[in-house]
Amino acid sequence: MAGNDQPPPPFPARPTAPTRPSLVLPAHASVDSLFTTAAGGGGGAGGWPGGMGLGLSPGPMTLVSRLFSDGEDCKSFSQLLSGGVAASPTAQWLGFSLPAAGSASERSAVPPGDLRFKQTRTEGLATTQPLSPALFAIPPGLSPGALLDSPGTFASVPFLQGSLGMSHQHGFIRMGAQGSQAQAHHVQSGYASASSSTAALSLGTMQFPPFTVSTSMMNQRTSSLEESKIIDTEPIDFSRSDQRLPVSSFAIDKPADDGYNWRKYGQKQVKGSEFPRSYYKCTHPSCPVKKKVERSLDGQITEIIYKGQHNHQPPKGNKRAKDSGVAYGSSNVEESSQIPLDLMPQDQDSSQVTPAHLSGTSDSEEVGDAETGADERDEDEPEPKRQSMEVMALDAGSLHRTVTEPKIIVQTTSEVDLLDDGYRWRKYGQKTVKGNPYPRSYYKCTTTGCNVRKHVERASSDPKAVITTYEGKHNHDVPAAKPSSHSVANSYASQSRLQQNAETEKHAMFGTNSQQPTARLRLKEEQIT
DNA sequence: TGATTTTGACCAAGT
DNA sequence: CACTTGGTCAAAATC
Repeated sequence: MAGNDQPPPPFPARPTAPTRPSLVLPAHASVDSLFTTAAGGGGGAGGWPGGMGLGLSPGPMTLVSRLFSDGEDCKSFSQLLSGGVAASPTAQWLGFSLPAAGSASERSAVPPGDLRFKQTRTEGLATTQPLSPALFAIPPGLSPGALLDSPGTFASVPFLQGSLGMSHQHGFIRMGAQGSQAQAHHVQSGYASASSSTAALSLGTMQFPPFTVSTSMMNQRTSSLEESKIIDTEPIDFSRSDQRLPVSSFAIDKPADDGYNWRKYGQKQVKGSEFPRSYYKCTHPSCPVKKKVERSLDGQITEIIYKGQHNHQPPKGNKRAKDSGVAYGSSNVEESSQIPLDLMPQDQDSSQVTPAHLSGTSDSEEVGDAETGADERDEDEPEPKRQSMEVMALDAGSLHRTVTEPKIIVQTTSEVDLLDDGYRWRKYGQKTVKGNPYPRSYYKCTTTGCNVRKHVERASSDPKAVITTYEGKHNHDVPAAKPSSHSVANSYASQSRLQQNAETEKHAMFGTNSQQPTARLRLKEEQIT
């Protein structure tokens, strides 16, 4: 409504409102000072617990960008991939151990396929810079199994394609806080933060698709993983006090420059965020790609959400890109000369990018139908406004928004089973969506003060396939566990706990549960009957 | 002068 | 059904 369309205030309009935790990392703050291993941490705060009482949540993006901007750690991904920084704080912070090329012992410590994540606690951080929790996500609805099987078609992220052979199936990316910083700082290394994160998170022998990078998603995505392939995570020793986190004070005044040209077509103050959200369209004729960018008051990008996929090649000789020096033409990365940060699939239907379309699984179409009905639309038909955007990427990282990135989960179990995720739900609505004969049910968490919701629907073509979309994070512990040996229930309980971890981060909420301090994402075979 | 940004208004989904 | 809210439009302003 027009009433909301106020230009962004010069200063925070809601000084007392809960906001994203902001923090400033002291220059070269040691990793040790920033994190303590959550292992054994009293209260069992897992996930991305914020600083003790500080509500800090430096997301991977934030720290990745900082880490990679550091003089010492500012290494190209070529270097990183070569193992040169395998043991660097960057790699460690990212939560996995990279087998160092030259160290057999280190390699052995990280068996192939063992992508380890580390969830750590931040503490001792001063807060001034707004950060949004970073997100580390596999595209919704994307079966990890399928991901692993996907052919390496990471055409738009050459360095990943070339080096990692990853597939690129998803059509959106969320850049965590201060992607701009990272970009600005990656003039030399040649990667925007998103790319960096994507790449970094792809390291190891396991192949991952490009995933969005944003802290809370790292937790939330776990559930999806658990249903298919789960990454086992183990704590990484951050006791090394000499590990330092670089700090970048960069802020650029442009949205993440990704090689394409964008035209801003709107800006809005979004409720729940102190930062205005800008809307951009790709200026290429008939290109459907849009992106939303949120900036902090100091101009730093706190969130970028891409929508759609480019149906064209990035403009060559993109002056803006060159001028910005961001992520393009890196001298360090040979592949990046053109478009290192094209995060859009190049050869898929460009009209829509939804998790279903991105999943690349046999279920994807069904999910897509159920979720968006995209198949019914003509390519030129206007896309559903809100739905696809929600599906694409919701703000898991926003600390004061209840809506988080959704989970698209396909299960061949009953809805009742799906509901048994450890939490208690009240059904508050049901609706039949176009293209799906089965209704989509809406549930709210019954815990007072908890705004988490989830939507459950069945795939149109397979009633046994249930799509569950979670919104929000539980701000409470899992209710008294109901005795259940159901693996699905366990899986969801685990998911919920992980979600809660994200919540923990948000509210400096350590100790709300007794879960393990480190996330356990264990890859296992997806079993969809 | 054309391209881009700004910004109030409008629309539609969700509740 | 009214209200809220996010997304988009489009005229005006600016570059």
